[in-house]
Amino acid sequence: MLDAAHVLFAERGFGAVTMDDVAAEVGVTKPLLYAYFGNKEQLYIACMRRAGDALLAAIMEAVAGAAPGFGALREGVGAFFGFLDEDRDAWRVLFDETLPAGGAVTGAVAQYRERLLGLVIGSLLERVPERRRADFSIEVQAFANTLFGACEALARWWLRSGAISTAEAAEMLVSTIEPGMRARWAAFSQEAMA
Amino acid sequence: MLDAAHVLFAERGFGAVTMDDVAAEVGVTKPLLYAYFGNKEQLYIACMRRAGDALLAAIMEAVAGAAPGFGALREGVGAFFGFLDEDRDAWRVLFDETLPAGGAVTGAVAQYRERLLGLVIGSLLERVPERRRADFSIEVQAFANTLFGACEALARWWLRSGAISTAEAAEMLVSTIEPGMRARWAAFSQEAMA
Amino acid sequence: MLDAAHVLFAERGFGAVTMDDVAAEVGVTKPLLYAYFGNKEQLYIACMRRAGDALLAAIMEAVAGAAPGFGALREGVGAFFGFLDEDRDAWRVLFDETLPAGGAVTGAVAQYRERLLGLVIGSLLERVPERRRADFSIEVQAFANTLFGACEALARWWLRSGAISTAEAAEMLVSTIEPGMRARWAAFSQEAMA
Amino acid sequence: MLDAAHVLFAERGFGAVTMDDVAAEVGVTKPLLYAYFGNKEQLYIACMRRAGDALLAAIMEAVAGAAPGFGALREGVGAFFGFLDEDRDAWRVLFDETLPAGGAVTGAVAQYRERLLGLVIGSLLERVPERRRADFSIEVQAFANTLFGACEALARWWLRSGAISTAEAAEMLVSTIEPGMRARWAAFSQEAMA
DNA sequence: TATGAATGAGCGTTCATTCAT
DNA sequence: AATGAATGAACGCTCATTCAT
Repeated sequence: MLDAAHVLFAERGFGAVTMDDVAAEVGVTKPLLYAYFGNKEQLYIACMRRAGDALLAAIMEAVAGAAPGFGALREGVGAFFGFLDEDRDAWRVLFDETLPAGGAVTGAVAQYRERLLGLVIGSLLERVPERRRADFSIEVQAFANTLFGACEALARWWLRSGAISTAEAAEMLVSTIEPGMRARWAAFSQEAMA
Repeated sequence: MLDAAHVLFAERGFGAVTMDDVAAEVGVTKPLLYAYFGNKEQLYIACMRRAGDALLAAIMEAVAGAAPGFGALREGVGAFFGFLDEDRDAWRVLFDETLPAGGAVTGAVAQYRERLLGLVIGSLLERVPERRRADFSIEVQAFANTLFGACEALARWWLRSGAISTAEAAEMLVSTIEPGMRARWAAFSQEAMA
Repeated sequence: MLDAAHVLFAERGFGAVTMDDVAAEVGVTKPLLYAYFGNKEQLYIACMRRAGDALLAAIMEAVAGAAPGFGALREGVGAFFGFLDEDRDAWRVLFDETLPAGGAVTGAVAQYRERLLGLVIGSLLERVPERRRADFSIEVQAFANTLFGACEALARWWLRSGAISTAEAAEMLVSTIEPGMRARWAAFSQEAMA
Repeated sequence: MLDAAHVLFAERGFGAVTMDDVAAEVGVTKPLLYAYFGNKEQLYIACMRRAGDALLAAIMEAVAGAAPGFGALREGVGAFFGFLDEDRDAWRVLFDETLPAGGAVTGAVAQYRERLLGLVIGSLLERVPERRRADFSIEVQAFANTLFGACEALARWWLRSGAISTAEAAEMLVSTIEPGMRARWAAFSQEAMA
């Protein structure tokens, strides 16, 4: 039942799917949908949550088992694209661009985004001496958001073109960013030591 | 007349603005809006086109006057964030996330995106020997799309937080990416020469 | 089972209570409700009937034991307010204002109203010579309905304000009406004798 | 346009009339109804307000021109029944019993009721020495509500039976109540003087 | 040139009611 | 004797869009 909704939402986006569509696809009537999920937003959130939990778990696991240094970056991005490769629909539901601004759905999605960002931010700040973290917090936030957007855009391009493998995409992204990060990080550490 | 619509669209996004809202804000009646613009999508496109032309012009100019090498990257990204700083509303109209998937508006926006991407791609491929360009075209496309998404995400974060200046944001982005690009570029060139 | 429904109906009125509400409150499932009562209207009627029978009994008893003359008026009104005081919920179910016009429930309630009115009318006509009763029947009906409405309105006010005791309310009502009734009654009798 | 809605609401009550019904009756489509009145409640309120203003005006005028003493009672009740006689539909809209509890409509109706009650209460308290008014305020409120309910019930009976003229109905009501009121009033005055 | 007045089509949601088990 | 699962039929409301003037 969630599956059918999931597919529809992934294909057309939140706004372009009506409850009638979902009901017809599932082969039941609307009231049943409402009995189970309350309303359209919650139905979407139910779909999205599954996808969000899976992505979060995948990335956490990847990051947890990563080599020290910038291993977390490589593994995390790799897990992101691995997830995309394995379940495009889930990714689409999680990154639907047509969500109505300011609704419950947008809020729920934002929460997952925050958790993901928190992961990145946390692992980046980890090695900055504690008393200097506040000073770098802004820059790290900016960077995390940027990295996230870069992944998203690359994923979207991949979905459209399919020209390369997701592993290649991930590798391309990481290898482009890593050198700059290393340099930046050295600057952080020095400042932090100063 | 476009101005009023522009402001509204920037504030609330395409979907959350009704033609009644626009008419009321402008101080005319709806039929007039339709006489001038045909329909809601074309009205939005008219707004968006102004913004898109301005952004395109700004970036083209910046890139044209850039130092050789990776000057175009720095200048282009700088122009992007300069544009954002100068006219947030225009940026918002151009990068509205709530656009209905698959409509005329999305198509029109996509065109601007393509032209912008073309610029980046063109300037990147420029120095690859002509006969090898096809081989790198895919990778360059992927990279251009990623860069674009990174800019967009950073811009969005800046709009939300306003924690740093746009110049700092641009600088942060470029300095993070440039080392990796240089390395990659060296690989291209070598390969290209091989 | 009726008790739970009764409380709900009293609190919110017929229209604002769903069968789901009742089922949840009772702790059974809807089909059982339907098995026992047939439909929502009959469920309400079942609740209402208990209340109606109790009120009717209370008033009949009071009237039966009343002193001759206008004792029945005082005792009847007193019983009405006594009932209200003792079981507000029952009163509310019996005098719910949100009943759908023209339904079975309204009809059932009307029946109780009629019986109550019949009581009043009967005791009023009792002392009119039989052959003249038809002549006064209309006026007595009008009066009975008015008295009934007066009681109802005073009861409703009491439920809202609770400013005085029900005994005081009843006393106030009776003492206001009685003198006029006596005068009127004298006229009846004279006419009846003429 | 209001007229058609008015008739429908009078005939069937608020709950049993759908916006489709109204639109069909008027000969327009629903959106027009919404353009003019905002929503169903406001449409009803618009109907009701006309009726309420007319009733209020009629009663105020009658009371203003009344003879001293209990003239106001007689004239006020007379105006109430005169209004009923002249425009049954207006009366029905104003005294619809099927209004959803706790909605905007019920609130708006309650306001008119309050104003009417205020009129009665005011004219009753007028002759009580100012410093004693607080002491009688409760009783007067109770009485005003009761009188109001008596009028309403008699009116409803008249609508059903049509057995007598409204003038006769009014006369019957007043002549029944007046003696009791006089007696009560004397008590007030004495107490007030004490 | 501009408008007042109007609509077609559809959407999210609710609720009394009923089978199959 | 009781339920889990499901539905038919509305209803209030919205919005892009269009005539007649």
